[in-house]
Amino acid sequence: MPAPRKFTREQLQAAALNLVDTQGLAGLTMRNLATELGTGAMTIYNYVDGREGLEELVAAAVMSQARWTETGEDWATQVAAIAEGMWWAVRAHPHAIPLILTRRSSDAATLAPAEALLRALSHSGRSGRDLLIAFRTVSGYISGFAQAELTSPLSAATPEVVTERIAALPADRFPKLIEIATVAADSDPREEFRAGLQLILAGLHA
Amino acid sequence: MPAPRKFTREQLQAAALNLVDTQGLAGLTMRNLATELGTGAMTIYNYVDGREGLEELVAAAVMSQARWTETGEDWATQVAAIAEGMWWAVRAHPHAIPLILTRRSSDAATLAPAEALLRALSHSGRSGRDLLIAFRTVSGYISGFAQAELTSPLSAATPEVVTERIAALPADRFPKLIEIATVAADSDPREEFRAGLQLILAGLHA
DNA sequence: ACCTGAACACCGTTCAAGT
DNA sequence: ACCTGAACACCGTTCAAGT
Repeated sequence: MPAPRKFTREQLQAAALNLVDTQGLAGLTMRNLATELGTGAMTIYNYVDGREGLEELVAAAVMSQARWTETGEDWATQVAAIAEGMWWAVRAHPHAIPLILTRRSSDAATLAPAEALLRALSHSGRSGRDLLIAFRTVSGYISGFAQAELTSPLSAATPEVVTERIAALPADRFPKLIEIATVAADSDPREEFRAGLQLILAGLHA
Repeated sequence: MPAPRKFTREQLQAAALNLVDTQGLAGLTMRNLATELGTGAMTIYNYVDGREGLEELVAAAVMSQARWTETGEDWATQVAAIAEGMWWAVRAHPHAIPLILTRRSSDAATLAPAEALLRALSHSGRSGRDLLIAFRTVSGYISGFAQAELTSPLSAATPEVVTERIAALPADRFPKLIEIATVAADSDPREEFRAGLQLILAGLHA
């Protein structure tokens, strides 16, 4: 993909992400994006490597928006800050989550949060294999949590649907599932995210 | 979806999963599945609620294959057994992972592993909100790890591609990423999965 | 009640022609 | 070097007609 002229990569990212946010994943189409930008569909191919490249573009657009503050405190606090920043960015674009879970681009803006997370984790004294494991655990938790919030059996567009779906389950076979479903119905996702992360950080301290 | 006659749901699941395993996600098509079964495309609609229902069918097929043994030991050992069983099932069908991450059906066979995991976790003495958080953390870890193995910046079809992609990064901006990439190149995924899970279990013990 | 072919409104992408 | 329309080979799905 050579450097093109009619649009910038940022323009493409913004238009594509806007398409996903407003019309859902089904709205992300070569033709749709092209007309949004006022060109023919084939023009997009000058900026992006086919459909897959288009999806990577959106995923990168989301991840590059992750923000956090350098706390200067202990490594665990810093890890929590970065993790929450990444999660928050993902959460702001729910329709894009399947792309973020599935495609992963390797441009600098996308990798920056990962590197920051690694650096913070390395201040726990880990390196090599231990650092890799710690990293996989935390970043797995971030995307896993985002995905769970979106598509777990406990989540849906409306709480009514959840209650209804859970009520349809045979109560004798799924008692625990029903128990936590009622708890999940009115819980604060941010509090939950933090609490789960603290669990992992406690494990990292041990 | 009323009960149909020409095929069973299991036949549909097997054929659809086989399609995904052999041809990848792009091979999962109404028309493809139909000709595989020797019918017209429209017949599939008697068994499944559109394209989305077809994807749920595949996700359910994978998750229902999770197996584990009742250890009878402490709750942490049991949690680890179930978690590893779920991860192993997912891992056996790499092409289906995007569907598992994205679609979630609520039939009994799919929910059984989740309920088992909840029961094991409840033996740590947790219930209500604490149980919910523990569950989200562990199941987030499972799918997050599976996804990371498939699509992280550190993974690719061949190790050469990873090394090449990492080598393309500016070494001064991403030192830690480069460090763990070389470690990840020759590591045993199963050992890694277990080690990360132990991290979480340690946190659950605290 | 289930099955199914034809037809419709879309896709991504190749190709060839433009500047 | 970048742009772009026409054309091709696909999709999912509606509809109407079958049994």
